[in-house]
Amino acid sequence: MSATIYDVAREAGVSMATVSRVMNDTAVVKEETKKRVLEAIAKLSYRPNAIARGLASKRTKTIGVIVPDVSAAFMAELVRGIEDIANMYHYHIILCNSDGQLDREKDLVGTMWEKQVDGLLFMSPRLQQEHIDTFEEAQLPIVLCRTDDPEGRIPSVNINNRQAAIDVVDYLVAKGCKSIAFVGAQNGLRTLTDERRVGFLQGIQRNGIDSQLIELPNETYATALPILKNAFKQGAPRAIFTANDELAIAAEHAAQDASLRIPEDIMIVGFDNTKLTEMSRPALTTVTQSMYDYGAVAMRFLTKLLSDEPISTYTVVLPHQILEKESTAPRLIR
Amino acid sequence: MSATIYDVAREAGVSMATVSRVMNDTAVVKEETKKRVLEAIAKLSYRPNAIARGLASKRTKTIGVIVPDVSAAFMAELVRGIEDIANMYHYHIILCNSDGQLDREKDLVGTMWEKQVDGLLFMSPRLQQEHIDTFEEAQLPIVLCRTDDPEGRIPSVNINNRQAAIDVVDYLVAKGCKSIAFVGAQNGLRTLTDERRVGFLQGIQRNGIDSQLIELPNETYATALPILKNAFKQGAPRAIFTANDELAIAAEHAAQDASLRIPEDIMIVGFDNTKLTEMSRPALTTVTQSMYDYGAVAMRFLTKLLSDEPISTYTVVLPHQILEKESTAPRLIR
DNA sequence: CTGTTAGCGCCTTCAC
DNA sequence: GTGAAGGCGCTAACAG
Repeated sequence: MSATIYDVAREAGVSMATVSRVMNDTAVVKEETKKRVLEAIAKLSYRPNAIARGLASKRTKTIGVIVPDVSAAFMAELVRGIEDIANMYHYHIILCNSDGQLDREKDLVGTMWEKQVDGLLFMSPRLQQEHIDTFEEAQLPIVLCRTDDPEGRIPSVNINNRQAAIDVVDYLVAKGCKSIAFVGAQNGLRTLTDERRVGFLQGIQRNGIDSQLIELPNETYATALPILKNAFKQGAPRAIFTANDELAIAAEHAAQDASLRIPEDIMIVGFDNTKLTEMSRPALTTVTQSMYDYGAVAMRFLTKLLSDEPISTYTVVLPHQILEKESTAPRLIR
Repeated sequence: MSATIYDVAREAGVSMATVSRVMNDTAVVKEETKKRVLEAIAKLSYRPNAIARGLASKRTKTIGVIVPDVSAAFMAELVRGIEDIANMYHYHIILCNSDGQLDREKDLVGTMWEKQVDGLLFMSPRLQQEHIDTFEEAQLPIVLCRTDDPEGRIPSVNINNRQAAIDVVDYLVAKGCKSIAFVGAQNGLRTLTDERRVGFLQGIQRNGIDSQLIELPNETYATALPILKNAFKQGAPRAIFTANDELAIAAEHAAQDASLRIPEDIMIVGFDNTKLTEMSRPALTTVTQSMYDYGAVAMRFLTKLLSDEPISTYTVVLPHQILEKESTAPRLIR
């Protein structure tokens, strides 16, 4: 068993209260006794027990992070952003995967409450009323990240997915595309993809060009590839806009299999700006800022909430932009 | 403020000890009183405070996971494997990134101790004596994952990287390759890459063929690409074996830029079997089982340690295998 | 089967 | 500036 605050107090010849004070810098302690305490701490290599501290202070310095699936490339980057900022503010994160299942998400919020996390960072493909109810019940500071509450009841950091999709259409039209297909999963729920699809359709309508919707059962590379290959057999559109980068890579491969040149015959635009966009051939034009920044901003937002720093808005809308790479631009000389 | 165990006890007309008993199923309680307690719990929507429980029981049901960087694709998959199994055994994970820096790693072990984690899953590119010392000091059940302790002092789950590399050389030789290059970072420390390099060299020697070592300052796609392109200018080997999948993709692209056909002109073999291998063109031949399984096995191992289940060996060596895909085999018809 | 009683290790008023 | 004392919410003997 290791040293407790009492051991340190005895060693330093002071009371435990004083030890607590120097540990937490919570009141002025005479320089000399402070020194004695510090020496005792070092001598016993004392480490405060965070659990006991949590019980007494009701603050655990840990925040819960609920994501659908870390193993998705962009989620991992996002989590890294969260962790870096958390670390900067001396928080730790408990990471949970929900697979986007409502039951599990609700359960996790409860479990995180049990663990007495100081706050919650929540990501989900779609937010339903039940989520909101669960959040309210939990009475925890919560920030949604890359997850939209249309009513703006919950603090969130997000980009304007609809507008971003419109911008992509405009961008492709400016590039001379007269027909554009949108690729994403259709599941009847309000998802990020739906937001993007809506924007896409708005953009199409505004520009008065041809469009096509390619619906997927899910948004993975493996699922998308055969479906896209098949779609291209009956004539490919001039451009493809996918709901995320992974799908865009599937589109690239499907196009290549159909002997279509990128970007000469078909342009491709992804979404999320993950590392994948740099590791694909041709490099992928994509939308928005890095997932890392996304997570970082969300975590910073939460720390503000937790320390009662003034907040200007509870619905942070991150700027988005289109990063032009090879899949829509003349090939660079290699 | 939410309900405590006292509130439930009062509501059910029993003592808090009984409530605790039904919560933890730690002793037989009469069916009827149990029912009353359960009703009280439901009525007050009582949730036990895990922190208080942790303080009293000295077990927090959380384990610390220290990784170099979750945002690396394979690490994310590995972490997912860990989390799934952790969840299965009702553990939660605190995830920390160390960037492979010794100081930070040591510090994190200490902080995890403060948080009273029940155990630690530790990943690092290289293990030094200082790590061992830190672990011993912490007195925590620890399992190394994808990290080797050559002396076998710390429980670990790993593959035989050296043998795997030998197997790759044999495999490529059987394919008719007379010259093979190894690509990886050289940093003077004992790393996974070094293990693989050693195996590579042994294989080369045994087969008596030509070899080349291409040393990188780090193991990222962006770093590798230009270096490999340059290397290929002065004549490419018949095969490339890289320390990980990401580098293998760089090799593919470098080869393609040099107008080399894969696998006709040059074969490429990666390492780790990440999702990337399926998302590359040509699909990448790679070594070992999935990172997900890796994490899952390691976590399961830790749960055994934590529950004193019998353990046959403290050094779990996972079987490895070569998964042949397009980068070393005739192209499949698409 | 159930209740009583100590703590777990620390924070936090209060007095001094 | 420092000490004493009372919790935080729960588990775990120990009685009954």
